[in-house]
Amino acid sequence: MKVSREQVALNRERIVETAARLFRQNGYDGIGVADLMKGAGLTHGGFYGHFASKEDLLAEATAHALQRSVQRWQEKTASDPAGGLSELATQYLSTRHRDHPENGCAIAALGPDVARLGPAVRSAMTVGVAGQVAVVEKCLAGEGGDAAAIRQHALATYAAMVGAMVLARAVDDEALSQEILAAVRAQIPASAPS
Amino acid sequence: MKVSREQVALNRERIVETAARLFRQNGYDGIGVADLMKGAGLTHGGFYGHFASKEDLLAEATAHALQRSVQRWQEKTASDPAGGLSELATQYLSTRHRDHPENGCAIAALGPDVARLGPAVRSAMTVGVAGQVAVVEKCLAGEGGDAAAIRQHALATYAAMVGAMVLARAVDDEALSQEILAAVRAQIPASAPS
DNA sequence: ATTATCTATAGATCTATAGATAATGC
DNA sequence: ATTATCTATAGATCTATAGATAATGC
Repeated sequence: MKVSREQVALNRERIVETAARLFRQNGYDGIGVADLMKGAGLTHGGFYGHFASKEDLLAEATAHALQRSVQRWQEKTASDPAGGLSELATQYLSTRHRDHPENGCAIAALGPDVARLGPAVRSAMTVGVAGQVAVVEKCLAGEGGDAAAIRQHALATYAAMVGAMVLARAVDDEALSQEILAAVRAQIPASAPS
Repeated sequence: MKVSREQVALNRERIVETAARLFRQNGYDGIGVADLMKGAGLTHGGFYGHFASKEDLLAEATAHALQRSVQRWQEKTASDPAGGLSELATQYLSTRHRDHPENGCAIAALGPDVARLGPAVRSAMTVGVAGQVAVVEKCLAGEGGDAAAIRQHALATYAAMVGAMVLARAVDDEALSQEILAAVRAQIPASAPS
């Protein structure tokens, strides 16, 4: 049942993408290796030819998901930083994002899990977070103030977005959930209505 | 091995308190019923005399932890709302809180887990979040502005605190972690230095 | 011949339950 | 007699590995 060198690379990529989706949906402990492989259309035993461990896969999946996200954020804000940030925040703080963690922000879906795991996973998360913060920082550069104040503002803004998503998902009250998202959206400079 | 009626109540309370600590430390799926009971000094099989299920225990543990937290927040801010908020934020955004999730904020430690669980757990979390937000709202009432603006400010502030803690714990870079905590602390009105 | 994936399984968990035990409280 | 906790276990998971299979790539 050997497959071509090319197919091996495709299979590996599909495992990573499937894992990025299923980990965000179910949490790290909420999905097993067998189901991850089934999701990628492969069998359980083949897993350990691609990855050293389940945690190793989460590190790759986290890096993959965040890298794509940072790239989208960069593209969205490249031409119009201030307007781009507003658009980005509106999308991040939407009920669509809230209701689809499997395609959403990795830190909002897996933050506490990552905090308990090893250096490979945490390092991947750190690179991603730094990347997202850098985009927000660049967008806020036009707001005036010195570099330190801008960076501080960017960090606080990013933290508010992540916290709002964690809260909006955990809370069992649709009105409160939407109120949280809207409150943070209103604090972003020149933020568009949802 | 029957124990007195009084001892039963004490045992139950000890299970809830142990669970509140161990769930925050290890995540919902990261600790089993056997170890929770061992932590409370009891055996595995006795669990189901006290609770219908593991999830039922998390609902109680969440309610318990948040109720205590809300009460402490209320006491801390009762006499001096503005100064109390500053003190409260400084404690929340400390490295001590970051490094001890087992005694800390339930939403920062268990948010994504709760989002995936049933109505009993999510309802307990909702009550707790609403309580914390209400305290912040009361503290910000003196800042001026209409009630809607104050509430919006309180929700955004609370979200930033929660997000900062999730980020500070997940990130593998001590400098960045502290920078995130400090950035949010700096945004709280009249915030004291850590 | 090499090797990616397969089937099968070891060994360790997990939640939940059944029935035994022994001390309380009528 | 009642009942809270105990021991023991059912049945279902989990991660990781061993060895078989079969198609690629030399």
